[in-house]
Amino acid sequence: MFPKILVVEDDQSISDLISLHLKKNNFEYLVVHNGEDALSHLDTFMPDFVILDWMIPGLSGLEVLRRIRNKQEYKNLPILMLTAKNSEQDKIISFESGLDDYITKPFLPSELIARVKAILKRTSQSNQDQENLIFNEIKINTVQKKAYRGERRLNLGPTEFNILFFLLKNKQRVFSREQILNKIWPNQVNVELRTVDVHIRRLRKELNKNEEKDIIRTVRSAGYSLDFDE
Amino acid sequence: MFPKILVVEDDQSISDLISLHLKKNNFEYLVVHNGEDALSHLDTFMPDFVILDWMIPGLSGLEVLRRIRNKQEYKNLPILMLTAKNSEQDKIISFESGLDDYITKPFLPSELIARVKAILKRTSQSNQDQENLIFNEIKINTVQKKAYRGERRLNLGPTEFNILFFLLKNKQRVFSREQILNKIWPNQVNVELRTVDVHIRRLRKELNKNEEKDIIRTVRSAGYSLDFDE
DNA sequence: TTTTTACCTTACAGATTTATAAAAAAAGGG
DNA sequence: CCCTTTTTTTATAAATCTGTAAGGTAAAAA
Repeated sequence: MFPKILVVEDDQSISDLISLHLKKNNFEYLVVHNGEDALSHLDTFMPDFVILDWMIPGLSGLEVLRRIRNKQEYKNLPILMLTAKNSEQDKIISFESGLDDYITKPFLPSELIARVKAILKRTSQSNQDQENLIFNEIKINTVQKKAYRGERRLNLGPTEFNILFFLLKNKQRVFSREQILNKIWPNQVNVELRTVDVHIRRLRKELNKNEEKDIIRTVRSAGYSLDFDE
Repeated sequence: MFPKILVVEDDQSISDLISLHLKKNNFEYLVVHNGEDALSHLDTFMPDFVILDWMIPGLSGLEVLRRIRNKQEYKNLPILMLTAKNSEQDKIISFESGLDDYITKPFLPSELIARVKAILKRTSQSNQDQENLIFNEIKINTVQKKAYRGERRLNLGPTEFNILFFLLKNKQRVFSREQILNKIWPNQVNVELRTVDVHIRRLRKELNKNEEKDIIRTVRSAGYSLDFDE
């Protein structure tokens, strides 16, 4: 499960350059060419990072930035901005719209990648201990790849483990099948939405083995969430 | 013998907060209010850890950091820095003066403690006696190049010995075939990933000779770990 | 009540991943 | 240089996982 990066860049040659290097560094990515598309793909593509050009047709980069930050669930989504001229830098800094970093064009792809990696590392670190995740009875150790319900070790396949991990990281939040698919499966695999049901079923089976309380909540016409539904 | 922590912080309210939580977590600690005092107490207090504020009167936090690192005997002393603003983060990272971690103010005391513990755990592991490694029934003497399961001497080829050593050093942690290859084999040898399977197989064969419990855990789509898998 | 929609459950075939064995290649020791 | 040990590759078997389809169930809408 490699990080997913949303690239907002209208200039084909630049976006190609970025894609190339993202791919080389094992990132998954989606390129869109304007701000509207960026915003509309947020909920479905579920990026871990956004590379955003300042000068794009339609909504300006800054406007896109603001709108992303306005959504509660993307408050911590790391965003790096591409700016054309040096003179723009000051503006961007002063705006302080929660930009994580910026880089001026022309840039070295290697530097862009380095920054993306640095920011991802930094932010994932600050998102607390990533090694042990605990929510009520559910516990996951990511380096050991073990999951527990209470004392009971859960025997999960890779996909079920990943889904549990994802839901646990975002406990109590509801995700659509599409969002789950996009988070868990590699980019551009074509899998039926209903497949998620099956994996949820398998996950539930193992989670609630001994007539325990079901802690995966189905939200009709919305999706699933990990939740002790009181 | 609880770990000793040197706290370098001029702000009384913050240092009080830190002390409180350190005490609650069974750490021993000494609070000093400037860099000079910190340096002069190093040799006498013999801390296992330093919490260092970036903004302190007199010598800056960074300068203190440098001077600590300049002394051979404190090359591995873990240091965590407190920084005031987000904007300082980049500087700190880029300095790369051997900082182990940093945390921005305001911070949750619980997070500070969590990080201190995490770093201590990490570093104490690496500072351990590297000559004799023991995990449950498995024992390795690296100097003599001998490995045992209980009393039984294990007859291992060089590669199997190295893999066992590596897995033992990082017991319970899952490593991919690629990681194992990169750790065990010299750089840039081109060896099939599947070769690891074969060595794991031989290692297992010798480890579990007498129908003993298999202590190498296969994690599908992830790798292997040395683990008494309960 | 009936109809519609969304979700659950199950079975299965095909795909993927890992285990094992055996042979070929390489490395080391005398 | 020959012999032994070790390493690597390759092939096949075994284990496990995956996605889909089909039928059942539950909830909402008509």
